[in-house]
Amino acid sequence: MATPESGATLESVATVAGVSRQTVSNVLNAPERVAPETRQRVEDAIRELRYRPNRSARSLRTRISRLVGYCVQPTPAGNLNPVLDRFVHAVTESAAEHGFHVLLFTAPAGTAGLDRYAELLAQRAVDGFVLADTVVADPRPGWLTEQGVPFVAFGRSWSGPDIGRWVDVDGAAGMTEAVEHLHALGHRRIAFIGWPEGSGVGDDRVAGYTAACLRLGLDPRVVRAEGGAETGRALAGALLDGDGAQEPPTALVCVSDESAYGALRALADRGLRPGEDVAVVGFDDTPAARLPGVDLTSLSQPIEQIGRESVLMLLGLLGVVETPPGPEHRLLRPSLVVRASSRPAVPPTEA
Amino acid sequence: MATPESGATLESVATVAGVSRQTVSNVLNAPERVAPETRQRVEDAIRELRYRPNRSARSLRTRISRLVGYCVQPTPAGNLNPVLDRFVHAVTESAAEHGFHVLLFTAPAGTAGLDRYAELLAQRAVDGFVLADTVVADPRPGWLTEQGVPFVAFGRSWSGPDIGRWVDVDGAAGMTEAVEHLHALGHRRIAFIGWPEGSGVGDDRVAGYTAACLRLGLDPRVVRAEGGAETGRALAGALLDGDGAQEPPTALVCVSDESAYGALRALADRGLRPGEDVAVVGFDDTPAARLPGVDLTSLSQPIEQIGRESVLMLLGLLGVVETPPGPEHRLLRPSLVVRASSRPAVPPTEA
DNA sequence: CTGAAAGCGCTTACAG
DNA sequence: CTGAAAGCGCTTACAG
Repeated sequence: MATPESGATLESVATVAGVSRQTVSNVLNAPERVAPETRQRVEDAIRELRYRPNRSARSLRTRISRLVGYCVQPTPAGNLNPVLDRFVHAVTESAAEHGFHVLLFTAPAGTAGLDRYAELLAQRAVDGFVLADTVVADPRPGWLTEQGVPFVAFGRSWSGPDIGRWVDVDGAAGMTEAVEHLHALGHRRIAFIGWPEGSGVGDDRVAGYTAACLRLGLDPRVVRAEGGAETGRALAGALLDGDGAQEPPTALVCVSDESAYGALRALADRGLRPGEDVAVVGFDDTPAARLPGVDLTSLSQPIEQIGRESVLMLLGLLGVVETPPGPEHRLLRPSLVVRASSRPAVPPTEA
Repeated sequence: MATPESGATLESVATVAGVSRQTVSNVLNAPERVAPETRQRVEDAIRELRYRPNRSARSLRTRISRLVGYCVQPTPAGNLNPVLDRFVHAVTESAAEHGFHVLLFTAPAGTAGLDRYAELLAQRAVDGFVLADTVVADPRPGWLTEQGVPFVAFGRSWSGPDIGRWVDVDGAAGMTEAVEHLHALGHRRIAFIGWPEGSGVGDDRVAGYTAACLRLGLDPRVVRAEGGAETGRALAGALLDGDGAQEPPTALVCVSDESAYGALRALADRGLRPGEDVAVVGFDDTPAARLPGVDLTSLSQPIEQIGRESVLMLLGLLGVVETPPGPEHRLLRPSLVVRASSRPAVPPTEA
């Protein structure tokens, strides 16, 4: 029995099957060229020897590595949103369906990191990249396009021209759904706890909130500060305490779960019950949202789908799969996971 | 200017430098064999052409892929402990310091997944593996050892003979530290909320707790049930309500943060204040532990260090780095992160 | 349909 | 110290 290390080659398979190396190669790469009985003999030999083509030899010859580059960023300590674990898994699994694997590397953020991408390309180590952790004014899409390198980004270009292919979450649509959900429960004073202007993601989410409010005839009310749970707590606290001019909101839509956890804390500080006295909705559906005593309603991103679609787009670019005749972008809707923080309905405070 | 795609080769570098291909190769792999001025000329040419050796060609020749295999498991939905994000980053970064990259793949759990490992080996796609998500009776260490494949596991073998190299967290030491911390705060009735017997990790942690109690003259009191926050809530609730025979504990040490979040909820259910009325300690230092209103004391695993040490051990096995003359195992201590859930001290309830 | 030839880009003994 | 030769394992035209 051949062990994985036994090192069957095209040559040894050919000998066993009584054909030439090329015929074995043809069975692998162009089976229709080989007569059925010959093919059968070769396939038997392959099975018997547990033969697998040497990846390096194949890559050297075809100039295709069947490797997709993915840059892992250091997870910030205390990051609540372990989205990339799931994303990377989905990417890896989808890639495997087409004989591709994922090559991980690290790189500094910004322009300084481009060298690492260049090095992998110079080494012909990868055929293309899946980009994550995209930021406003990310230099990578432009640079990769310049170099003619296939890539797909998780996250659209938020500034400048819209370069390259991407898959992203429709944050605006998610926030619209959150507002509609709260409106249906009877809420009429729904405030938004957001980030400062200028973050693409945050601006997108607040836009969805505002649009929904206007469509439903509600007054949008947006407060902003740099993210963080303590910030959310402070912003929510100020809203709940009121400022004399405006009545406090009965529902808080938060740009992230992180802010929402702060908002929940602000409720607790004041003896208010989430869902009963004031509704709270977050974004990301982080793991802590489902904990007993938290039970936060939140928008869940379709991460697995984003991973799959990213790979499909990239393999289309590489000519490995039929490119679907679709657009260069895919915007996927998050889904609202309703938990106790927005139940039961608060009785409408205004007729 | 050479673009990454321009495809400088050993040949083109040799032409520019006016030497033969072999000399260029020597500059790269055995610079001491080349005369200084020749070397300089070659290095200039390399820089000018932005030359990088083709990885496939090099691998084909040397039979070393400079790739480490890592299997990504699907993250269970709602998993609170995004440890692998950090682990993978540390592994990738450490590997890069020695010219290695990480190749990601997926595989079913258990014996069924061994095929994927075998396939990568047959393809000569990787030189070895870093194993994570190790479980009791994991078939991988034994199988890889049989095949003579280099690997290092994050997590020791909990059953059967202790096979291969591993790096792990000293859960027992962590729990001992937790008990000592609580004892120093004045607690004398410290209970442990654990998992059912038979999980290596859980047994290790409870052992550390028990040992510390006995050493400090405290009565160990262990309750167990399948993990989960709701379970922790129920177990903690029963302890806090007392059973007539024993006074309720003043501190709860939990086998995981997940259980601890449930315990915190049990406190809240009874109007008890964490840290003031009853202390709670978890394990994993999950991101939610630092949220306002949670503030859970917990044991933090030195994940980055585990990743680095795993890579170093593996590269030692591969002969890439000097193998430190140490043992085949490394047991690293977690560190206690003290937060409000174990502060301020509860006055000792018994003299 | 099948097989002999060339070559992908590198490294490793081995002569000179 | 430097260079000519062989070969890693594959695929791709191209003859037969």
